[in-house]
Amino acid sequence: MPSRCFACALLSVVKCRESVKVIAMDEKYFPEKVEEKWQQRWEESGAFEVYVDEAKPEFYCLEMLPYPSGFLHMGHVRNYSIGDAISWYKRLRGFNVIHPIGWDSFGQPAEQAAIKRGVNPRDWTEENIGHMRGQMKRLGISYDWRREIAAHAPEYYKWDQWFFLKMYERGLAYRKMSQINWCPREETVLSNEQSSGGVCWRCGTQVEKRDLEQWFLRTTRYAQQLLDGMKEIETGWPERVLTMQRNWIGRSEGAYLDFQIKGTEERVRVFTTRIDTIYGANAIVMAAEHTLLAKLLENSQLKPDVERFAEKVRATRRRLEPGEEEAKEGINTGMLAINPFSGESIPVWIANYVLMEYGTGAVMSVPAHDERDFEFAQKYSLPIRQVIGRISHDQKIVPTTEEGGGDQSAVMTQAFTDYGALINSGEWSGKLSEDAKREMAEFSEKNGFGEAAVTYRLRDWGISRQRFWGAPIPIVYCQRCGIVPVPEKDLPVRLPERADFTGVGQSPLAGVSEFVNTSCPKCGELAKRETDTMDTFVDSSWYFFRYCDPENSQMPFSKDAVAYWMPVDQYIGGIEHAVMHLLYTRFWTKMMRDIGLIEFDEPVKNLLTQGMVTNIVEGTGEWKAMSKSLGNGVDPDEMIQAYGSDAVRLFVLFAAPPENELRWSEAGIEGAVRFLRRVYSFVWRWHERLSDAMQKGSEPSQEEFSQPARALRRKTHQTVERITDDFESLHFNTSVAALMELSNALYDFNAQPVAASASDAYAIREALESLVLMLAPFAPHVSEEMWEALGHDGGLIKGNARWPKANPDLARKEELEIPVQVNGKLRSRVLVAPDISEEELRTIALSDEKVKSYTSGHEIVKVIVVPQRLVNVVVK
RNA sequence: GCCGACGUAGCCCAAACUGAGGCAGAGGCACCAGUUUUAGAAACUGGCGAGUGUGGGUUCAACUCCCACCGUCGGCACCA
Repeated sequence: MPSRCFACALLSVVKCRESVKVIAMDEKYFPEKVEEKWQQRWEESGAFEVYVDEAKPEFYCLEMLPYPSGFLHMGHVRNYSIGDAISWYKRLRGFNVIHPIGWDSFGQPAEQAAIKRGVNPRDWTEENIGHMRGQMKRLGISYDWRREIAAHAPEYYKWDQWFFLKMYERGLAYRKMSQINWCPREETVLSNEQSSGGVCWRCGTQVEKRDLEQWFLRTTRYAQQLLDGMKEIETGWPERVLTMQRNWIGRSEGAYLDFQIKGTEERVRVFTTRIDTIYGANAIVMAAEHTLLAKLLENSQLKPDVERFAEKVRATRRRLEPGEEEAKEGINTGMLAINPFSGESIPVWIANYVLMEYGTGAVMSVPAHDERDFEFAQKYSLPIRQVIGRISHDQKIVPTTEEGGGDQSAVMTQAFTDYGALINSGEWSGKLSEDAKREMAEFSEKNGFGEAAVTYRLRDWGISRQRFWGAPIPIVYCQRCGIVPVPEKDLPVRLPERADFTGVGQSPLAGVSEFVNTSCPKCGELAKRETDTMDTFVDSSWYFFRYCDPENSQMPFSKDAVAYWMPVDQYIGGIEHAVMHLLYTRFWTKMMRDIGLIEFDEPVKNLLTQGMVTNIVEGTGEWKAMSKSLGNGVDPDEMIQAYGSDAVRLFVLFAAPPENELRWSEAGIEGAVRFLRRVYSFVWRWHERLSDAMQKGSEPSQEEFSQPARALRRKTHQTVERITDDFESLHFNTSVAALMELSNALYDFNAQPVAASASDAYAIREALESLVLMLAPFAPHVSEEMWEALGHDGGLIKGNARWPKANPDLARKEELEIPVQVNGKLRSRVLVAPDISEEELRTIALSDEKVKSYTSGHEIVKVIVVPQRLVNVVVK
């Protein structure tokens, strides 16, 4: 389309004098000026504001929302540069792209600032947001700013509370006294996910166990669905994230079995994944915290000893270093349990290696086939009976006497944990483990002493936090009515303006009497509010749904808006959220589906986990993640000021594949600027001639192009193919390399703007416009500037610029260089037409002089011809 | 200890490790030389480089497949 001058409607923007300012382009590249100009243009034209439009395909590009700490760091810059590149690419491909941003603005640093410096958390937070928003705008990220949200806004956290009530109604939110993970440094509770490995996810402090009354969300109800749902996202998520989630959920198939305690009516239930080994059970081992213990010991003479031991175990467990393993210790309770399969009586022990939190808190000990039980049996000289035999030769050989059901403890040196065939197992002997597991579970169920069972490692999500700066849990405690949910119409339960931030003990809200004291929504009597607030991971579990409809005051979001935009097509963030945030948000999605808000199961189709940005630590030579304490941080603002946002972003995308660590290098940025400058000055040299050539719309015929012009066109179309592929697989670094190649090809093309033939100018314009368009996702400001200089009005977005299309015919090589090997060693190359037949290629290769010099005097045994690829001559 | 990922020029990274074995180099940084400059920087021009962590095997042919080992990183860690 030739463009017309706005002022005089002359077809050529170059010839019209009024329009000279439209295409005004500085001779030199001044990033600051270009970036300011286009940021302003974008804002004025609403370039990135999008609406539901059923006629257009939508694309949801999402970056993990930042915590407003006050300053962007390079990790943010990397995150947003990736997201912006994808957004621009999809827009140029004709998609209706939603690209929003917001703030994870509840959380403890704001409260820490309040404790330390007496500032109001809200003021602190909002000031930080203001500063960081400015930084993002200077980066020129293409957000639809009208959709910005902040977790600490009552209009937002109202809906956290609303969801809580919906879950409470459905029994998905509940309160219980439980042993929780307590971070002594932050003085608050942590969820299981947040205390993984026994340390606080944020400060690394070793967590303690405490008994506290807490609110939980029943994530375990969705354990199986969270597992099953992975099939749907398998292709779009990194394998290791799925593996981590799978491990975390920890599904385990096995069976429950009840062991009668001799002389009582009590039964102890165990969970086992190896019911096939039950004939080898030599004891029942219970956790020290087991609830049946007290009752069973009532009449036992050993009661004081056993209780003393149990208390000791509980005490040491509490102060155990993370990752540290205690030596196995146990005590015989003197009681006997009856093996429901064999009828045999076996002792009941208490031991420190059995955990109350997993399974049933009791296990059957089978030392011959379980390493832990083996170790335990060795220590206490318990008998060891082998009941599984080796069935294949690659299974490890464990020395045994291989006969009878006798004690093997003198012979076996380790447990045999593989599956095999049952031996010494009564009527079950001879069966394979796999079959026995199924059949024995069925048998136990039929006879009323057990059943097949599945357990999960996943625990319910504890969301109570003893904190001020979070969404209040909308619950009231009434003397008369008990736990009463706040009615929906009274939401939000607002945080008070101020509170005393002592930094110790209970939530600061407990000290704000006008907050705590309220009336019961049911009976109207005086009542007290819940003073804990919600884990901030609640806010981030559904924020990207809210972006679709951020102003809605009736509902968290409209079903229609979400149905159009969601699920997220591309999510980009750090690997550190692989389990916590990404598991919670999947849970939340399934919950929202079940309350009828949405109709899909998985919130995120494709996930990209970006690598860290590292910098050398002065004096050590080590590359570490940028941080204040190490003094190796780099301020994005300084970089933008020195090199421009475009160069910073280009470098960040070019320096490494997105999943890899990115090593910061100032020299690398300089390289990026140099490249932009090269492209820019090329456009400068040619823009008058090329925007003039716009009048000549039609493509010259193939014969009109010179040989070099055809080569340039080939390069152009090949590059378009490559970069389009790279984008689909998110290989930004190789895209940039390809752009540099194309730019080099342009420089190598020998033509002068004034003297160039029409066909040469056409080839150059094609190459240059493609280059500029494909550069836009990496360096949008300067690309806009160059696009305009090449004679296009309205900007890339509002002017409806489209990603270039590759013509495969033009991209195809006219000649192929085929390597010829002799005995696998490269000896020559021959030039042939791409469509050459196998037979011809073979003949040409064999008659090649260099090849001949290696084959003469030898017998040709074989000639391998790989069409389009190579020829290998095998000689003797 | 268990599970997973990864090892290519001085460095970051390519080459279909993706369902398929087929010329190890696209690009950048650094380095060297030249042009320009009072000098430096910048810019431009031209150069420099590894046989793919190690050792075996399969094959006409292995970065690619198989086996063993070494190293780095990450996750889990008494989960029955």
